[in-house]
Amino acid sequence: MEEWEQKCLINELLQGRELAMQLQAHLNLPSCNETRELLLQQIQASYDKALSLLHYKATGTSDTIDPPPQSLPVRDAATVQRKSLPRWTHQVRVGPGTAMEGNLDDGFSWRKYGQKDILGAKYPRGYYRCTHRNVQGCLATKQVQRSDGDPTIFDVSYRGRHTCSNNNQEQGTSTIEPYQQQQHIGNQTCPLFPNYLSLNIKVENDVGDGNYETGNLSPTSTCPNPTGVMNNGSTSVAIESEFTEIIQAAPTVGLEFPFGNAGLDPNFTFDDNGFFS
DNA sequence: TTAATTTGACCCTT
DNA sequence: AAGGGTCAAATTAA
Repeated sequence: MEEWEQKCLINELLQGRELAMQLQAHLNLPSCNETRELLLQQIQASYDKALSLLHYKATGTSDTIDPPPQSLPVRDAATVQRKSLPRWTHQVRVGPGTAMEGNLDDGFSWRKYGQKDILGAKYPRGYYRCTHRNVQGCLATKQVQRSDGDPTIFDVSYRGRHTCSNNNQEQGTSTIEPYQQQQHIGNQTCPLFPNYLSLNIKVENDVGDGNYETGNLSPTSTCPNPTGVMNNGSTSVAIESEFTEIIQAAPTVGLEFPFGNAGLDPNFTFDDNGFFS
């Protein structure tokens, strides 16, 4: 069992390393912000998994995984878990005539599970979750809502990171392979949101009561709202992370560190080096 | 037949 | 109590 964990750990680290290299490659391509962000997400997910493995080893007493502290009712546990997921929002503008939500393909496979009319909003909000939720326990969800001001703009709000392997094409190995392949197709810039005219990501730190059980992990509140520097004139980014409890649910899911954990590196800022540009 | 979407009801949070 | 988010049965698509 120990050996298995170690393999997992190494695997995650290797994957993180490979993803970092991919990211480096993408830094030289001026076109695709979204790919980079996704790579970043994947890197963070790898670190998160690796860390959770270590955390488990560090805190778990010799015999078993810490049992859930007190058997929360299923519903409560789900709620708590939901709360702990990081959240960030994109504003997506699509080309005229192509403005269908279905075109907002970000490389993941989503399954719609609800739609709701929102008070004061002209258009309903669509609720999507990862197709692999049941199979792989992937908790990523997103909400898509068309802006009532400008119907070509969609607010896409993501919650939770993908823990699935996202192998849409049944060809596992590298989880980001599909993106790379698409990238080479023509000069259509961003493969993830081909219809983009602009992309707008918001970052907030909705830290609420701010009781970080993660101790010295500081949220990236120091991150100045990176208004700026995206190539085609768009804008402000807002990633909202919710630091709440850390859940030890399924071991495979493990800790979900919020997006803002990039703040672990004191030298890292979102607006530095035109990170998103 | 299976998978995805639709949609009203229900639950949770504010 | 109101509004937002999720569930799940019914419906539609592949």
